[in-house]
Amino acid sequence: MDVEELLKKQRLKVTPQRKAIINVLESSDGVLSAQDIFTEVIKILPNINFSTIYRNLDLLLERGILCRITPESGGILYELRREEGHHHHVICKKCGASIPLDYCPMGNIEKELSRKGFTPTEHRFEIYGYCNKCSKKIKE
Amino acid sequence: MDVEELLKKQRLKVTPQRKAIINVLESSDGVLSAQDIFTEVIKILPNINFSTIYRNLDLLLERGILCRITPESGGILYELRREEGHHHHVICKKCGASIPLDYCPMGNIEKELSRKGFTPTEHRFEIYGYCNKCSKKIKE
DNA sequence: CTAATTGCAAATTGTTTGCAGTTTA
DNA sequence: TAAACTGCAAACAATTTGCAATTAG
Repeated sequence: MDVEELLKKQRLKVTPQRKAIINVLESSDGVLSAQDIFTEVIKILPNINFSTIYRNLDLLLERGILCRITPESGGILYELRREEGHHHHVICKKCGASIPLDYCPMGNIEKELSRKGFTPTEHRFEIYGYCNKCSKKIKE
Repeated sequence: MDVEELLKKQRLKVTPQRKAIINVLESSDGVLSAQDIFTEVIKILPNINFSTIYRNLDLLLERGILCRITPESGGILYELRREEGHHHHVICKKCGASIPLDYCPMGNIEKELSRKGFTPTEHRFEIYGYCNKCSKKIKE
């Protein structure tokens, strides 16, 4: 992916900080916390401040470049939004790997809801567990 | 519901603070934040401290008396667990009303996951939108 | 050049902890 | 009476803000 192009498309300035944040997210195949991102980015840009991380995460989220996961266990995780359009996530609890899922459960339930007078605007469906690699490790 | 009985069943001491917390959750038909709960409980017990709220929410959660929702928008919401067994939630973004849903999307996806070698342990499915009452108000 | 962006320091928010006194069973 | 529980004050972690200096376009 061309990070510079991605930013220019959104009319965001191409700063080293922004590039680093996106690069870190891109080179990870899963979800990362703000702290995880900071820990990685500071290796590239030793002067970066946490506030820059937060400000950019918010901005990139707004622009739809990232998506955000809030697991039941608490905390907030970020990942690069690789899939276009609507999708859900399967997330490994051990390594954080994130697998996109194109199946969406809403179709099955939408009619019943509207019959009850409920107007759905958003929904979430997330699956947590152990990925192929991590399942194997646990068994060993 | 008999709150005292509920607590005794869990071998928890019946304190006025605990009763108040559960009563507040019971009289609400939806999800509440820790702050919401505090605001209500302090009307009944003017000396209660936030730490008592948090400690009890954690405890009641552990015992399965409450359940917890972490919306995409952030924050943590609590509600009395009225339904037995596994279920999902439909939540009104305006009034916080929570409707239990017995439909579970996992059945449709489980096979595909195990074929990919992914071992699911938990999942979540939540729907947000506007309940019957609030949809009507918005249209008016 | 100028509007956007950053680093820094301080503030804020939400939650947790240690402890001594109180209450429940 | 012993263990569980509470209130208080202080600690803590995560996130946000104001501001002056810097930088990308």
